[in-house]
Amino acid sequence: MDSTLKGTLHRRGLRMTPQRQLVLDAVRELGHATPEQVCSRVQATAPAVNITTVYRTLDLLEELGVVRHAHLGHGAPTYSEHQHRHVHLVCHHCGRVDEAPTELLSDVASRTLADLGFHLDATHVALSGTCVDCAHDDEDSADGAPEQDDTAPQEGAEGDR
Amino acid sequence: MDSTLKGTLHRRGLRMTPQRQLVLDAVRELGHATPEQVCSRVQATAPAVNITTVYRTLDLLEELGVVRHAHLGHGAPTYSEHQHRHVHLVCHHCGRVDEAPTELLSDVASRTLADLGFHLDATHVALSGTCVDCAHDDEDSADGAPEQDDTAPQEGAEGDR
DNA sequence: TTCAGTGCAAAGTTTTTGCAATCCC
DNA sequence: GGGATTGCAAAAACTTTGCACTGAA
Repeated sequence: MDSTLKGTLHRRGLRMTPQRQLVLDAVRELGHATPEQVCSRVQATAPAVNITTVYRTLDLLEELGVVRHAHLGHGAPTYSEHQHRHVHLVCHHCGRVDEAPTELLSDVASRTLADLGFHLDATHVALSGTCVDCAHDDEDSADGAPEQDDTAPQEGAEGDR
Repeated sequence: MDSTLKGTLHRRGLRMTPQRQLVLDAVRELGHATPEQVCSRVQATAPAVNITTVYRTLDLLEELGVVRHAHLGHGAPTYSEHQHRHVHLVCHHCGRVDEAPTELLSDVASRTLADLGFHLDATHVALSGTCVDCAHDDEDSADGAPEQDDTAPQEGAEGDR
């Protein structure tokens, strides 16, 4: 069957527009991006496109199953192609997003299912932590942020908000 | 050393106030709650407390290492006691939050560290999926494809957005 | 031609900031 | 008493909604 965006839209009685194609292209190119990032990308080509349209189009594309969103680090959701399935690893120091195959969580998925009956969707939410570079920075230079006092030098701390 | 809130504050030259105690109590009682939920809980006892104060106090408590926040499902962060470490399993149908021991992810943590140098913080972000009850509901109401068909019909209730 | 789709402006939400009054130490 | 804290109001950031115009089919 027709798997183009146009085809998918027509099957539902919806219409193809340049804006929709641009939004989808932007999502594909960016990998995983917030609505605002998508908007910027789109506006690089078509400055007139409104952010409202981007929001509406992302919602629509998600409803169509063409894209999906995941909640990385802070509040802003990020959109990516639906087929582009992988586990997100977000560094909450620098915000960088690594990717890992979904198989990474298959054992965990089995366990949550067996133990709690919980069907894990590995791609929807990101795992959080510290990336290679930031871990190194911590070791090397004890630069400007010794903030973590005596309390409990746990991993998670700032990097957010 | 003094591990009371008052002690922790004084060690940093900060002051103890009833509001701060109330916010901390609320976080403890609620387990994991959004700033707004914390505020409601606090206002049940002290109606005059402003939400602004709740936000500021949560930030402060986090900086002190007393509480931490995690990003469950949608945008709103939820706060919990720092010691209260576990993996969150959020159902994106009903919004329910299950908990699992952090050991659940220890193998995964080893692998991300070995493969990518990524230090996983298991407690910061929730895993997303479908809880037992919602999975059952799906079966009952039939209509096939309980697993792979996360294509279009998801995000039912208040789980998202 | 028709009505889905868009842009613009205004309204919501949620969180942050400025400041004078308050109250902890 | 002095300065950290608070409450209130306004601002900022992020999304959604209403509506008249535009354009895809």
